[in-house]
Amino acid sequence: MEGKREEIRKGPWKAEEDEVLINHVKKYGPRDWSSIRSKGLLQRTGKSCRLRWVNKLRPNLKNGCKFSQEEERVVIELQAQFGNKWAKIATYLPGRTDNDVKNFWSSRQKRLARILQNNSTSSSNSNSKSHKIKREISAVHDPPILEAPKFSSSMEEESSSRAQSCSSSYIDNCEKIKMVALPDLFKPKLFSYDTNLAQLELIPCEETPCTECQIQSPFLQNLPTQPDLKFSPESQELLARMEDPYLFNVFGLADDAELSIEQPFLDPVRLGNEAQLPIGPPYLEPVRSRRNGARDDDGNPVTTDAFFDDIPTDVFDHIEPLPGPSRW
DNA sequence: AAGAATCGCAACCGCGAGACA
DNA sequence: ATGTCTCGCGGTTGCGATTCT
Repeated sequence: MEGKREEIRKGPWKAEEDEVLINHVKKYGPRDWSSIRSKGLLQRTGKSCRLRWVNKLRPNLKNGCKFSQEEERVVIELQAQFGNKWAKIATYLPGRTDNDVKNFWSSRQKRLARILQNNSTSSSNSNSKSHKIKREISAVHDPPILEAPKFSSSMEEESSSRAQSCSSSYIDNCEKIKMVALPDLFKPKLFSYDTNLAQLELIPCEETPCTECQIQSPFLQNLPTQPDLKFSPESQELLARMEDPYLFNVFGLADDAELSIEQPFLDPVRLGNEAQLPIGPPYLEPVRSRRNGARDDDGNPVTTDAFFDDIPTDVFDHIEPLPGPSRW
């Protein structure tokens, strides 16, 4: 008996392994992953090879580059639309993998959860923690100019410079992108895009993402209205928290002239120099109120107040950290 | 300066779907 | 019809880097 099977390697990939994998893909294309091991090229499972290719070695990936403002918006929009279909969402983000999107989303969830959790505790035992939160929020409120690379669609160029990620050839081509302030994510601006994705001519970027469809995509520029945009329970929960003035106290925004607590969401949303979109309470209403009719269980019109009236006010002081989106 | 907390990312795991013998 | 294999996806974990106290 052989007894001793070839051991399967796990863990971080070496440059030599990458090279072997790239050569295999060049020869046979991104398939037959299991044959890589059966041919003795690598001691990796086909699964592992595929993952490595998809997440790190594939052409035109934006390895090591933060999500741009537009990418963030797209993810948020599409997540609301599709749920945790990361692979699907990733097809709308050139250079991003499902893993990227997944990681981005979970980081964001954790961050929001922590902010909310800190808010509920710090509203009573104030300052030491809220200092940190304030800093955190101000950091995202005055976002740095991040550098995002332009990408060539040339596979050869890409594969030769890949291992350097954003560090050399990519970074050389970086263009500056102004990041949006995170509090914008809380404001209805985020939802004002009113995306009816079903009506959009979205062209998923498959294996070979095009730079053109990244920022310039009609989806990003001119999003039509979507009367049926739904909020996930967590989004609604988060929006509900927006009613809590302590939230903005904690964020250090309560006295911000631009962010009036009295009417934090009633002001028209400003989109750069573009026309202002009238964003009002409808965008904060629960899903049921936004579906034609918007009636409550008794057949009465539902208003935002009516919705929140159903909920004991102190409920928001004990909100658990946001659960994983898997429940949606 | 050091330890703690948090972040960001890479990789693995389990499951389901589809292809194929 | 059924079992096996492969692939793809979503969830989770581990760990180094960074930031905070």
